[in-house]
Amino acid sequence: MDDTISLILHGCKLGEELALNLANLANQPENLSKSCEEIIRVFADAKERLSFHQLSTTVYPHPMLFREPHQDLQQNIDPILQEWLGSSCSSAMETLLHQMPGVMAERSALGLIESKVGGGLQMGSGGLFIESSSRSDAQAMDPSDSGRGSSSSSKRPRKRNDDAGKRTVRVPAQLFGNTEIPPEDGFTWRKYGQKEILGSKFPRAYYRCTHQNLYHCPAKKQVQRLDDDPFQFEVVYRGEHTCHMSDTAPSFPRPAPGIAQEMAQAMIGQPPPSAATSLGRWVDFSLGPGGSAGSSSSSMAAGSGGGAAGPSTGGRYGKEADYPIAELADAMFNSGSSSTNSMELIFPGDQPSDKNN
DNA sequence: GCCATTTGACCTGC
DNA sequence: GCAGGTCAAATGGC
Repeated sequence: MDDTISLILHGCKLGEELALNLANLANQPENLSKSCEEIIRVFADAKERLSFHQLSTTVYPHPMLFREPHQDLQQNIDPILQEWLGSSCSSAMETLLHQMPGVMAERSALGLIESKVGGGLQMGSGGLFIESSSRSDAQAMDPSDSGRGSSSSSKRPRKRNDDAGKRTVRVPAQLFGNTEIPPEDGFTWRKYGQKEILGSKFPRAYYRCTHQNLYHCPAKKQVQRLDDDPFQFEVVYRGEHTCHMSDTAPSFPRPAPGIAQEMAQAMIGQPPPSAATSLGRWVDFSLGPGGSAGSSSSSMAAGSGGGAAGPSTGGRYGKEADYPIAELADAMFNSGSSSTNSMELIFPGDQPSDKNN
């Protein structure tokens, strides 16, 4: 189901792009037609899928719509997300929300699951899975838990096998294009390690918040591709971001702690608000699995930290605008522009003020 | 020069 | 002793 939502989001975004470039395309009926066809195709596909799954018990709203299982669905949308949704594809999403009466029942059930498993939230057939510990992440992720670098202590106060403060999110690979990159989650991460895990086909990548040093932000995450489903990533978040709380920290309003992880799933094929930088990848989806641009090995090697651990933030964190957006723009709009500035043409108002977030 | 990634080594918990 | 998590030097891109 999440794939379907991604499809719809994709369609919304395409529509938005089209709207923004309507003026440019006005005298390019051919490209205009192509854009329309693409949008139609995406929504038709989504509609087809919806009719297949329609309101069945396995239908779930996109995970980004979840916040707390016991709250009203719409209230679950983080204000920041709402704002973003409002600016990008809110109407479609709202429509979607209101057209999914099965959601609330499911959410109740999920709530039961959550309480049963101690804070975990499982989401059904879409393969989405969130579990969080009952303990606060801040507790679990003491900044001093950074090993060698921690002051004068020669011992690394590490905790093994400590699920407290740990949230596991299964993130399906994108439906389109490069399926090897997990979605962004609105934060910037710096890879600090990669490890082959016994019994796992794919290595696990370790990330920490880019602002860890500056703001002592304890947030970390691990990204690992699932053995049994290479098209899904398991992302383990530890620690809450504190960098956005600092006055001197990057000013872009971040998602509320915890919501980012859900955004990670939500952003499948969908650029986060801060991510003009991610748009390139998002657009890359539309190139199809065989798309040459940024697909598989090249983009992975370029950015993501190695193999399976393709970080949601991709390559140089916050610098991934190098994805072939320009090529796509050329293809779609025949704009002739090959610079990454074409992003501004497509999303003139969406450029984040602070891409370091 | 700065910052991110890579990767081997190191450290610690089990 | 092993496996997982982290460090930090080397390297590369911008």
